[in-house]
Amino acid sequence: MSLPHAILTALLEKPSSGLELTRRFDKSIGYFWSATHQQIYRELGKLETEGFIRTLPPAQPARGQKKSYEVLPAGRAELARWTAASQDPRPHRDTLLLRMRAAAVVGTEGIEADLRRHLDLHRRQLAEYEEIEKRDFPPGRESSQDRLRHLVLRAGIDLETFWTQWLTRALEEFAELPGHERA
Amino acid sequence: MSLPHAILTALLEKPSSGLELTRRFDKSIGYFWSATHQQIYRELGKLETEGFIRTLPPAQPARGQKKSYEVLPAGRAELARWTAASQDPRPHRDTLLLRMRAAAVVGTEGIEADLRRHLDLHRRQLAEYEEIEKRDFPPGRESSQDRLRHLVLRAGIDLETFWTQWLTRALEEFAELPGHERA
DNA sequence: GACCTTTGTGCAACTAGTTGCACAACCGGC
DNA sequence: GCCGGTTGTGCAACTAGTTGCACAAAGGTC
Repeated sequence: MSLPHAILTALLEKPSSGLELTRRFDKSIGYFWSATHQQIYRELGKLETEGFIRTLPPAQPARGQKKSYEVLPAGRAELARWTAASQDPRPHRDTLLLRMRAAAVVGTEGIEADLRRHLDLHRRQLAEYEEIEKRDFPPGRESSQDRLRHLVLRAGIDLETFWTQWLTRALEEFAELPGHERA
Repeated sequence: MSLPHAILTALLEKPSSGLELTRRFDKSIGYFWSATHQQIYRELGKLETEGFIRTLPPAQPARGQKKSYEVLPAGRAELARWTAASQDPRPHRDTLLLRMRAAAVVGTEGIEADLRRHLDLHRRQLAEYEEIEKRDFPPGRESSQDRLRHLVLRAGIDLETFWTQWLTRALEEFAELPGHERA
């Protein structure tokens, strides 16, 4: 139940059309809450009928025409309510850890290459985050908003750091496993 | 598409009934792939008709009667295939980070208490993992299976460590925010 | 032996997320 | 002046996961 709130947040940061939102979900917000454009359009429709957002230019043209949305007071109130409400952490699901556990039973044959690939992906993501940090959060004088957003980015950086370290360690362990042949 | 494989792994480690599986999912495997008993029963049914598992005692009694399953060769082969197959990391979704981002826009009112609660939950989980580590993986001579399983547990420990550190830091930042009143 | 709790299995309905596709408008080239 | 790519919106069908409930059997208890 978080996609509508992710959209409200994005729209409060800047009113946008469906496609612009999609692009922004591919970047910043999507780093911890991804969504496809189909999901976004569907949700925009719901949010509009619920009275949380409205189209920006009063004219509402036909299909294929750009349509920008802005958040209404009711939408902001709903987002504030949701943000403050207590929520239990949702269980994490991680396929790679599951495969690792399965590999302990059926053998590590073939998984190593994918571990390397993941390591590479996480390294890239980490580099991207660090680039954003350098660009958007230079040291010194940050506003309250910036501090909070920086905090969120730090979470991303630390998580990617964790994964690169863990994968590196896993590959080292593999090298020491009996029956290990490839370099 | 990972629940059936999680179940196959668990059954290979030890043949079990639906309820036993549910309990084990509340512990070890469920730490990175949770499932309710309803999901598990449904999936057991599918796995059986697909010929990947079978009931242990040839007698298959009625509803309310315990039914244990074991993995058939075809099931083991399927698990090995899945484990070795390359998979893209699925996008992570994290509500707390999303709320943090929303808080940057609509204000931090109310979120702090929940941050403390999450910190407490993650500390407990971390303690539990460390307990398991001490009990199940004493230093020195580990088999290949143990090494892999230990690696997975380490991931859990490191992730919980990350969260406790990040939440601690977040709460510190909150204390420095202008307009912050409560202790 | 009627009642209650625990253990165990399971269906049905719903919600969230994914995949595949369709289609309209605009913009450039040739 | 039509043809192909890009931008933009959207529906439909499917898959995965959650929630709520039902029901059978076994064991204790008074």
